Amino acid sequence: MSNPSAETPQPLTPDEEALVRALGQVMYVLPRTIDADMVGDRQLPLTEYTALMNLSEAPERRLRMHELAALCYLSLSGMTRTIIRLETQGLVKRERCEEDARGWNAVLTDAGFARLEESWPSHLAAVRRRFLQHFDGHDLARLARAFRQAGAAETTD
Amino acid sequence: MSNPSAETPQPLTPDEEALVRALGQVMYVLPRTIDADMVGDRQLPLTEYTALMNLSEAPERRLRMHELAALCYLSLSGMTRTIIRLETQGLVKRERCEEDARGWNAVLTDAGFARLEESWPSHLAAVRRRFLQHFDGHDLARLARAFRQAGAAETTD
DNA sequence: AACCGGTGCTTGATTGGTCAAGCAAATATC
DNA sequence: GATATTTGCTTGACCAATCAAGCACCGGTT
Repeated sequence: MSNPSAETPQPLTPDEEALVRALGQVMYVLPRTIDADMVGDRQLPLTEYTALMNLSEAPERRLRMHELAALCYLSLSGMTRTIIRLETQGLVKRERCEEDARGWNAVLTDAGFARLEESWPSHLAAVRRRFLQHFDGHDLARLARAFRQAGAAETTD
Repeated sequence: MSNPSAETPQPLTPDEEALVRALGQVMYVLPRTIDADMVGDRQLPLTEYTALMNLSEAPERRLRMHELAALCYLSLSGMTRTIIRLETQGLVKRERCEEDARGWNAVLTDAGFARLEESWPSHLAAVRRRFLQHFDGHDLARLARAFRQAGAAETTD
C-alpha cells in the first residue's frame, strides 16, 4: 500500500483522532465482552454461535464449508476446526456433498437448532447491552452502510 | 406484535439487524486488514505499533507494564510477551522501577522511536483507507463518543 | 525484626486462530 | 483414456492471545 508520495501525509484532525482511538478500543474490547457474556451464559462462544446461526438460515440448514467460512469471516481451516468442535458436541454433522465428492456439507442437527434457540436471547441481550444501546438516536441504516463498506475487505494492493 | 415474554425478548428491527451484522463483519475484518497492511509495509504488527505509540506519548517515553497493558487493551501477560518481542528487536528496553523494585518500566529506545516514525504514515494510510474514509460526512465526534461508551468494558453485570 | 497478606510482573499450559503443505476428487488436455 | 492441473477440504506447524500458578518484593502487624 506504499506511502502516497508525500513523506508527511495529512495528519488526523482531532475528531478523526478521537474516532480512531475509540475504534481501537471497540475492536479489541467488543468481541471479547460479547463472547464472554455468551460463554458465561450458555457456553457457546461467539464463533460457534455465528456458525450455527448461519446454518440455521441456510436452505436445508446445510452449507458447504467454504460458504460457511465466508459467512463467518473465517479462513477455511479455521472453519474446519470450528465445525469439528461443534460436531463433537453433536450440534452439527458433516455429510459428503452429493454432486461433488470432494465437498462436505455442514448440517445443523436438531440438537444444534435447539441449542441455538437457547442461546439466542443471551446473544441478543449481549449485543443490545454492549453495542446497540450506545447508538440510540443515530441513523442506524446509514451507519450500517458505512460499516459494511469498511468491512468489505478489498484485500488488494 | 405479540407477547414480549421472558422467553422471547423483543427481536431486532431490520435496521438494528443490519447494523449488528455489519458490526460482526467489521469486528472480524478490520483488525486483520489493518494489521496486514502494516505488516506488509513495515513489518510492524498492530499490537506492537500500538505499544510503541503509547510509549512515545508518555512522559520520558516510559510506562509501567500495567499502565501500558491497559492502554493497549491487553492482559498483563500479553503485554509482557509483546514487550519481549519488541525488546529482542531493540525497539524497547526494560528498566527496573526506581521506587518499587517489583516494577518494571518499558522504555522506548531511539531505535524504537525511529521505527515508529517510519511506520506512522503506513498506519495512518491504513486507518484512513480501511476506516475513516467510509465515515465521510458523519458526525465524527458523536460517533467517537458512542464508540467509547461501547468500548468501556464494564466487565461485570 | 520476623511474619504475612497483597501487589507487580513473568511463566506454563491451553486455546483459537493463521498459513502452507498435503490428499483426494474433478476437470482439462493431449 | 491417461496424465496434468485445479479445486475442496484437512492437517501440521506456528503464533499471539488468554488464564492460572509462581516468584519477588512491599508494607503493615506483632
